Amino acid sequence: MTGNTRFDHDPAELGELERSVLLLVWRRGNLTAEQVREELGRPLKDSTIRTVLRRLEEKGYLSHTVEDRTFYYQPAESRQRVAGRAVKRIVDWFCEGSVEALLVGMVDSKVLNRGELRRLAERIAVAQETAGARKTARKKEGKP
Amino acid sequence: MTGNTRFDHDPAELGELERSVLLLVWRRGNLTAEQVREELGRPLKDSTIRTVLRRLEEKGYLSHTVEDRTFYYQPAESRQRVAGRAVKRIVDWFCEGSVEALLVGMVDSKVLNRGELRRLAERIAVAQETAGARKTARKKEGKP
DNA sequence: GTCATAATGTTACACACTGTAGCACACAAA
DNA sequence: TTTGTGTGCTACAGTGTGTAACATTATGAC
Repeated sequence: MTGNTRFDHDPAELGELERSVLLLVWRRGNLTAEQVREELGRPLKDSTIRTVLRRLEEKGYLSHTVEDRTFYYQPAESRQRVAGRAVKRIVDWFCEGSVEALLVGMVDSKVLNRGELRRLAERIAVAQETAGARKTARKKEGKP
Repeated sequence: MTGNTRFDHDPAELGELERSVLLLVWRRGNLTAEQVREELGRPLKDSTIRTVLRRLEEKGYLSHTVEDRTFYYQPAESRQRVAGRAVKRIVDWFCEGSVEALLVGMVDSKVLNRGELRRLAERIAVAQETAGARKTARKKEGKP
């Protein structure tokens, strides 16, 4: 089966601290709880950080490896994939599945202005090539 | 000032029932609590519906007018605008503000396939014209 | 072998939000 | 003045997040 069903948490429902931690791991990758705590720059106990990391792993956003009894956390999915899923939900809920309607809405609510929209249209082709290239590359090295 | 700051709730954080009710009002517009209750087709007390409607109004999604002591609820913002803002959050949180990155992510996470992406690129121009036309039309009849 | 140290495991609790609803109150019609 | 029909107010259980204390285990020094 291909249906990667194990993951169906909505990233928009993450708490603020969870989001911060997740972003940090996405940015730096392979962090210990202690490192996360330091980098976060907030006065939190390490047990707090560890709880958050564990919950993020339970929800499927992170995974960890163990080295010398120490947990190293890595992202389980790319930021962009997660974002893509999050947007899909929004499109399904609020735009009846139409991505175009969404883009119109983004212009409407000033998320995008018309100029950006046009540039976006021009660059989509490029993004496409890039995505295609990456996919091909991954295939070549046998890493799905 | 232009900054419509009164509204900063994240629509992705709405509960399921809230979402259903909001969608209903978006679809039908100008509904009473009782009408919502009927259309919803779920065995809920009217006080439940009224609570949800009130909360949606507090959050800024709905407004109401009174006619003969009866509340009629209307959307306070279009579906698409709300969706647009929701997506903006996601882009800010997970894509560091890059809508392009988001689109790549959407292809990556299979929200869009490449074909759709290309068609989308083609149609963005159209959406643009349409949005422009609508904006112009609204201006002409003095309705911002 | 015991002790200190550094990890993780387990459990808890307050707070906020959502689903759900009961009950009191007001006003219009009969 | 009674009876609907609507709204106003309040409540409560369940769940999720932020936050943390305390227990347990493994490792290396002595």
